[in-house]
Order: sequence, then C-alpha cells, then structure tokens
Amino acid sequence: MLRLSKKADYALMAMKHLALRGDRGSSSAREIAEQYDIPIELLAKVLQRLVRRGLLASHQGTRGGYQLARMPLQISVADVIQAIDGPVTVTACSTDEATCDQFAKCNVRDPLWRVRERILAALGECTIAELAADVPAGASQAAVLHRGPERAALR
Amino acid sequence: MLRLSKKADYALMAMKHLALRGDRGSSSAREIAEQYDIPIELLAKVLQRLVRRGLLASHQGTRGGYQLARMPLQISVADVIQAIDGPVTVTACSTDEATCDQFAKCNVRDPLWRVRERILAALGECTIAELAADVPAGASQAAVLHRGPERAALR
DNA sequence: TAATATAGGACTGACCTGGTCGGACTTCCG
DNA sequence: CGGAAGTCCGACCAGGTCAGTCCTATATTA
Repeated sequence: MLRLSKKADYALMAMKHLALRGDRGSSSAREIAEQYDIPIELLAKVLQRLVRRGLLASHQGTRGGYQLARMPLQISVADVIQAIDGPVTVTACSTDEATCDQFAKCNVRDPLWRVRERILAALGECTIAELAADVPAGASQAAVLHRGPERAALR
Repeated sequence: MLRLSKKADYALMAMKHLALRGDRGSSSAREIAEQYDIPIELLAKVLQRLVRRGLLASHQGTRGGYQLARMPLQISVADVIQAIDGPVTVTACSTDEATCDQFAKCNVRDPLWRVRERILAALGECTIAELAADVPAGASQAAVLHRGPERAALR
C-alpha cells in the first residue's frame, strides 16, 4: 500500500483550489465539491479538520467559506497529509510503542525510521505553491489567471 | 497513515534475518517466526509470496527452509515492499485509472506522481544489506558476526 | 513409513475508510 | 427586528480491507 487516503487527496485538491483562488480568496465547501465531484459532506469534514489544524480559516454564514491560513509557499503537502491522516508512520511502532507486539525483538525499526525521515523530507519539500504552479492539465477555468512566472523554474 | 502493512514488516524482518545468516544460510519459517514472535502461518504466507516474486528460494522437506535468492546488496526494501503490498501508489489513480471518480477533474495527480517517484527512490536506495549492517539494538545473537565497519558511515 | 517442511486455499473477526444524516451557527432580507 | 436561507460542525452507519487462523495437499528426509 503506502497509499494516502482519499480524504488526504481531497484535502490536497481543495488546498490547491484555494491557492489558485489567490490572496484572501475564499470558496465554500459546496463550490469545491461540485467542481471536483467530491461528496459535499465528506469534503466538509476534511476542510473542518484542516481548520482545526490551523491550515485553513473558516468563515460561517451565507457568504462564508474557507481560505488558506498561510501563504501557499508556507504550506507543505506533508502538513496537509499529517493534518488529515495523522502523523506519517511507516511502521506501527514509530508512533506509540505499545501497539507493536514485536517491539522488543524487532530488528528493522531503526533503519525504517530513517526511511521515514527521507519520505517525510520528500513530502515536506513539496509545497502547495508547487501544486498550484503545476499545469491544470486541460482545465479551461479561470485558474490560468493565477499561474505566475515561477512555473518555469519548477519544471 | 502512509504506513506499510504488517506483512511487509514481517517480510523485512525475515529478509534481514536471512541476510545475517550469511551466504547460502537457510532458515525455516518456524525458526524465524519463533525468534520474532510472529504468527507462523502468517509469516509462511509472506515468505511464500517472496518466493513467488523471486526474492527468496525455498527448499521443501524435513531440512527445508528459505534463503535469499540474491545478494543482500542487490535487494532493496522497495523490492520487498512491492512484493508484499503490491506497487507503491500514493494516489488511487496512479495504478489503474478506473478506480478514481475524480480522474478527469483531479488537479493534483501529476504533482503527486512526482512525489511518488521520490518516495520510491528513497525506498529503492535502501538495501537489505543496509538493514543487516544496522546494529541489532541490544540483541545478543550471532548477528554481531556480520557487523562490518561500514556501520559508522551510516549514522 | 513417519516426521517435518513448504504451498495454498478458504474462512473469520476487528479495524479503518468512505460516505451520510441531523443539529448549530452566522448572515442576509423583508 | 425576525424569519429564512445558507454554511459549518459533530455524531452516526455501512462496506471493504487487513491481520490472523484453520485445514489440506505436496515434497523431502531420516
């Protein structure tokens, strides 16, 4: 496996969407859900968790919605993934030691922990800004408006 | 999440154990299972799959057992993980396109695919030999025999 | 032939995931 | 000022996957 959950997927999509929205631009859960064919309530739950983790700011009421709490360049995909799926743990024993029966006799814990560090580094270096800079792959929306010149430097 | 399954854990433990066994040394499933407190039948199934994938060689009968099919330096943890858990797929749509409802409208597929490449690289660079070179962390077995001087370079 | 080992299928229970439903809050409009 | 619409929020349910078990067949050796 080593696959991230669908909620994390949705979270990344929403974060990118909000980043493309530009500074202080906000979108409602319904708007995002309809655009990407995501179940509304499920996306709402994802967004709620992102708010609780301080990655998004929410505004209730008729004209409410969500917006990024920080600059896109200040948010890594590792932040988003960990906010949704919890800490990145390659092995069961890397978080809390109690859940692994082989804790005492395990012989691969330390090396795998180093692997985890490298994965986490890879996830940490990729930011939401980098996601937003990527080409929308045939989308004909207003997203193009926010595609800055920094895209050339990333590829 | 982003956690690898327990079967993959067991597989890595067994691979390291066999690597410490030295050249052409073989161990039975029972021996490994008892040493690390792993359910015997479950470990057996894991080892069988490693055989089918060509990472281990098995020998049936009374004095049977398993041994590495290749040199420890020639086997990466990515090989082992993919043999057990299937291909490493960060997103649902990266393997077969049919399983993702948002395939057409997804806006983070390409960037995440790049992240997958980096994770796969991190997993591919770590070999079974590197696992075996690591200190057994307080184990008083014959493992010390195979601890080479290269350990200092790893930490 | 008996003992021991791998090979492999079918089955079960627990856990997690994706998805849904009703309630609480804020803003807008008459 | 008050109702109503719209949105966020927390608890709830169903399905699938995973870890683990059981049973049988096959192969090898003493």
